[in-house]
Amino acid sequence: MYDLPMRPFKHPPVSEFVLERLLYALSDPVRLDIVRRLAELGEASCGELDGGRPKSTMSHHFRILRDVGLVNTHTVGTTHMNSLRQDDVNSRFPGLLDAILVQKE
Amino acid sequence: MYDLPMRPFKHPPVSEFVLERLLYALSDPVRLDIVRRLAELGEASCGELDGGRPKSTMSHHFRILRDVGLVNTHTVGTTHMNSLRQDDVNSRFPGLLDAILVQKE
DNA sequence: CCCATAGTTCGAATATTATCGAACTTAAGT
DNA sequence: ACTTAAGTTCGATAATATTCGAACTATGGG
Repeated sequence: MYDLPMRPFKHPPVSEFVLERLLYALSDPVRLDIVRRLAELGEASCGELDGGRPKSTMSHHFRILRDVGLVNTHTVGTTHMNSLRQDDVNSRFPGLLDAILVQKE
Repeated sequence: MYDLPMRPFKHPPVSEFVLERLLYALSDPVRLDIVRRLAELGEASCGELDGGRPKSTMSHHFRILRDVGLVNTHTVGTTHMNSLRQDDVNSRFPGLLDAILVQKE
């Protein structure tokens, strides 16, 4: 009935995670880098993780990471805080993220 | 100096494996299916794994799997026998293949 | 030698994707 | 209100990929 105030982002439930789409999302260097740095930092805004890339480009990659279930985004003031959905991914694909994140580079 | 007799396939050494490319190769449903069935069967010819798809399509996917280091192909008569380079992949990316292959589907 | 079999290679059509500028939206600050 | 900051959305372009038919390349058999 009612929309909650400002819900720009839809995050899929774990039951809708699709392995192929996760793998695809992680196969892009920019996105893999985002995931790695989120794993280090715990959370970060979009702007903190652009490597000088345009906002529109980053927004695109964050959307893909959200859509496949890898990243959670919540709004804090005017910034979007992103974090890895590590527990969710682990529960659905045990060991997958760990196997990827142990790689230094 | 000399070419070995008939070496159509080049398989990359483990040191040249690239995580992003592995993930990309595995993100295609056709290729992921090939990898899963090779894991079950141990080895299989190209023809055994086409699901009615044209040979040229399958050849394309096998080439990608070979190029990234996931699959080894050796010629036996007129057929090409394929197998997973599981030990090689495990040595470079421990746990990755397991995390993917435990998924039923 | 001819022929069938198993794949590869080539070429072209189609579809997806990545990238980025420009315009827009929302939230804060002054 | 005006302005800035942080992202998103839209649109276009360029690069990549997938698919598949057709022609080609062995290899093995009769």
